Amino acid sequence: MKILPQELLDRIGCFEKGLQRAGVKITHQRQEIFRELAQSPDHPDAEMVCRSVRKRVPTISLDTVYRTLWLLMDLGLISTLGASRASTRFDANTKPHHHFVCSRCSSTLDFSCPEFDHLDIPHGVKALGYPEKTRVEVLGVCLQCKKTRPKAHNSERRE
Amino acid sequence: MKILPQELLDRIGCFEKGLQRAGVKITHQRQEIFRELAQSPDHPDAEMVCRSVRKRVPTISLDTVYRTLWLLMDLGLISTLGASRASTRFDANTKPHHHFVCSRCSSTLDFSCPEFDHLDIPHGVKALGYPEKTRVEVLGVCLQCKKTRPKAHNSERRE
DNA sequence: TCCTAATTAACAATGATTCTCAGGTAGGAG
DNA sequence: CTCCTACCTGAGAATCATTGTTAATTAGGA
Repeated sequence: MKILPQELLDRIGCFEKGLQRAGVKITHQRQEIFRELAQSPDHPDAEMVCRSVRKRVPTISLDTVYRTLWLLMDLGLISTLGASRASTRFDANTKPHHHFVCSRCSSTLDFSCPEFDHLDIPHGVKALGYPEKTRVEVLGVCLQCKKTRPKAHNSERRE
Repeated sequence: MKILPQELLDRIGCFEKGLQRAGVKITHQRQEIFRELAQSPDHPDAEMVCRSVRKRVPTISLDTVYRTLWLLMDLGLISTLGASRASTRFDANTKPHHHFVCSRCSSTLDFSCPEFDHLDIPHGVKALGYPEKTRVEVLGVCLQCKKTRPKAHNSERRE
C-alpha cells in the first residue's frame, strides 16, 4: 500500500494551498515535515518524522516537528490516530460496543448496536490481514456542546 | 446514560471472578478502583479514577491506580479508548478512510470504503448527539504478525 | 494465628510533549 | 532588489503522564 506519486502531489498541493489560505509562512522545514508524513504509508509519530527529516535537514528540532504537526492539524491538513495526546482513558465495558465521539469536546459515549459488531468487510481488506471484528466510531456534536458552543471552531486539542 | 445497578453488579461479579481465576489477590484498593471505573458512564483517565477513589481511600497512590488498571487490562477486564499510551501518531490522509488495526503489533493500515463513511446510525444514538460521519476500525491480525507470531498472547501494550 | 509471597505507598526516574527566549528568515512594502 | 518586521526556528529547560525501585504492609492459605 505505497503512496502513489499522483496522490503525493495532490497532498502537497493541498498543503501549500492550505498554508497560504491561513496566511502562514511556507518554510523549508514545514515542507519537509509535511512531505515526509504525506509519503509515509504508515502513521509515524513525531519522533519518526523528525528522524526522517533530519536526513535532509540535519538541524531540525523535534520541537519544530511537533509545532508543525499540531499546526497542520489545526488547519485540518492532517489528523491523528485516536484521540491526540492527553492521558489514556479506560473503559470497564467489556461487551462489544461502539462510541459516539464529540468533535468539539471529544467526550466519548458508549452505545451498542449488534449490526456494527461484524460489518461486511470490503474485499480489499484481505490484503491487509485477517479481520476479527469491527468497531464503529460515530463522530458528531454531543448535546452538551450543541447547547454550550453552537459554533465552536476546531483545534479542540488538549483534554 | 447512567450505569444501571444491575449492570454494575454484573461488572463487579466479572471482576472478582477474573481476579480469582488469575490467582491475583482481591485487595481493598483493587475493588475500589474497579468499582469507580465500572460505575463511570464516561471514560475517566487514571488521574480522575485516583481522585475519586481518594474520597474513600485517602492514601491511595496514583501508581497503584495505574498498576491496577494495566493489570485489569491484561486480564481483559477493562480496555482503553484508542491505542493505549505510546506517542501520538499522525495521518496525512484527509480523505474519508478507515483503519485496519492489528491486535498484536497495533500497526494501523488505511483503507477506503464508501459504504462505511455514512453507516445507518441506530436510533438510540440520537440521545447522545448529532452524528456527522462514521469511521470503522477493523480489528484483526496483520499479515506480518500472522507469519511472525502465530499465537502471540494479549498484553501487547507499549508501542 | 502465623507465614510468605503478593501488594502497596512514596519517591525517583523516564519518555513524550511543551514552554521560553534569543537569533533567523519569509515575503510584503518600498 | 533590499529592507523590515512579524512569524519561525533551535536549544535547552520545564512539565505532564507513566513507570521503576524499595521498604513496609497485607491477603489468604497452612
